[in-house]
Amino acid sequence: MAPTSNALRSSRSRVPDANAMRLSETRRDLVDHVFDALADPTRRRIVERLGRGPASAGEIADRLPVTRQAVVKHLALLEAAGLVCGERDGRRVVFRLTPASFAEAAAWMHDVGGAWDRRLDKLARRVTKPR
Amino acid sequence: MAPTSNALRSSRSRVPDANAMRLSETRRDLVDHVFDALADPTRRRIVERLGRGPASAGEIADRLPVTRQAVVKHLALLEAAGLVCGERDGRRVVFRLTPASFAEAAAWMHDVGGAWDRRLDKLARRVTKPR
DNA sequence: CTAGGGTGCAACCCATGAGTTGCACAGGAT
DNA sequence: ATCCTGTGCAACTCATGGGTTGCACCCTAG
Repeated sequence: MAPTSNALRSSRSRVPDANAMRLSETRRDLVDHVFDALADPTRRRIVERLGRGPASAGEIADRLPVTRQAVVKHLALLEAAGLVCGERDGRRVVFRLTPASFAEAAAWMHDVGGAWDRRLDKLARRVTKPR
Repeated sequence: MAPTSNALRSSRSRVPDANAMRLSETRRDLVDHVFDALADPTRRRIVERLGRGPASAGEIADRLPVTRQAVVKHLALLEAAGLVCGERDGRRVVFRLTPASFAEAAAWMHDVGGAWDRRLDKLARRVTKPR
């Protein structure tokens, strides 16, 4: 992952836009985890599969062009991101979605899009006036 | 990739859950592009920055721990994904957000989460009332 | 005109992580 | 007891892409 230095916070005072973006550091980290988890196409396939109901790693792998081991690793990553959770049932481990983290990521996109929306008219004015 | 059983597609049999997920292939591709674009932390920082107002690649790079070239490449990718668009203004190129694609990605998450939500209902019922 | 900030392009480096194979272990079926 | 299915762990390969440097090209300012 990227350390992604948070030096941009140091850009001083009175940025009124900062209020529009209520992205705390912890929340950014959370969202980062979710997007890292959702970055991989295979993981999104897995999430879609789990969206249709719980399943084991083996079952998921059967419908995907990857081995079970790959699915296991993906599931571990998704679980670490809080997107899924696994539960042991006899000799099987059944995974299901945990949509709380989805909400966070969706909120992030909503925030960004929302900020864009609100500022659009103001910006249009400011852009046409070259400082 | 692995040759691991693409063949079980042929053993298809009325998966009723498929109706619950109305993800067309084209839409999946669109969402894939968006998530690929949003997968990188630096690109998310860029998007956040652009959410606070238009900026050039150089301006963005000034606030980020990467070179302008890196930002340029990220912007090209973001533009290809339909998340931002650049407009030439004299010798500058100003980029701004294009939140339409955000909506698609947000909808994807909502769908997955929603499907989970609906399924939970049925499952709870099914579990408590075993036929 | 020249000077210089801003941008575009190309080649290159390298760390990350997706995927694999192989084997060992657990636990239900017979 | 034995089998066999499903799972867990480890070492390994390899392509992708994030980031860099260097230089050429605009376009505005002076």
